[in-house]
Amino acid sequence: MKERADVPQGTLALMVLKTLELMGPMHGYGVSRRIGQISGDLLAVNQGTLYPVLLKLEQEGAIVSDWGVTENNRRARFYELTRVGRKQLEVETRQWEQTAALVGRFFTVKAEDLT
Amino acid sequence: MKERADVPQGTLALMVLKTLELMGPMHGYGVSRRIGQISGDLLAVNQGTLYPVLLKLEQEGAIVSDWGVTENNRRARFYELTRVGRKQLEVETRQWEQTAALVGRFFTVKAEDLT
DNA sequence: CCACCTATATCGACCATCGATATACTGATC
DNA sequence: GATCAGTATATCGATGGTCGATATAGGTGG
Repeated sequence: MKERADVPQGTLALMVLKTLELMGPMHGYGVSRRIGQISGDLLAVNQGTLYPVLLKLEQEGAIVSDWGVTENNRRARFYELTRVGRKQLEVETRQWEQTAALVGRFFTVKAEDLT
Repeated sequence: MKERADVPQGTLALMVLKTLELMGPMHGYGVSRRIGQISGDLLAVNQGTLYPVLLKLEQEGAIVSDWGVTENNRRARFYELTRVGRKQLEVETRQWEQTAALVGRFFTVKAEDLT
């Protein structure tokens, strides 16, 4: 029973958008499985987090949804990236990279570099 | 008037611990300036965030503090890493690296890699 | 003496995420 | 044909980290 970590703060919307970009239109449950899979089963998305995020992204206009039927013949809501969503994905990607670079700087900086 | 970004969620404790490791014992105000400096003046630490974090770290035993006088002859509380704090720094560093690797995977993965 | 910088501190608010809980339908197993 | 596991959506209260505003006080330089 391996324990899977929580999603790091502030990265879930980014991962959802990226997953939709990668895979095309998907339903929420599928997105959460994909995220688990891409992470090498290292993280699990809480359902109580996922659906509010999808709702919020839709309200922002980043994604649109409509009801459909899965390959398993189950009713599900399919989400698709909009042009706004692609733009937002770009922005959030850049922000993440800056954040990562910033934190990384703390690991490489030496005391002598600082006055 | 350049605007500085907020500290990314979940990274402040790590940056505080790392700064104390780098610089040795420091007071809170100094820590916040260092963080700003190391980030290339790209981020600013909110005082209303910093002191609660220091308090929490002290309660966890990661740091200890005592009152002293700065080189400017001002009263200040100096914080120092404990052995527990060094351990915690190691753990949080590893966690951050894993997080960064995980998020990074979303940018390199291709649809064909996924079944 | 006044303005600015240093320095610590608290408070309410906000927002992302968690954990628990509920519902319903499908396919497989006994 | 009953039961169970897996699929799928959804809501709710709680938690935790950070923000923004606010308060206090002492030292330094103009």
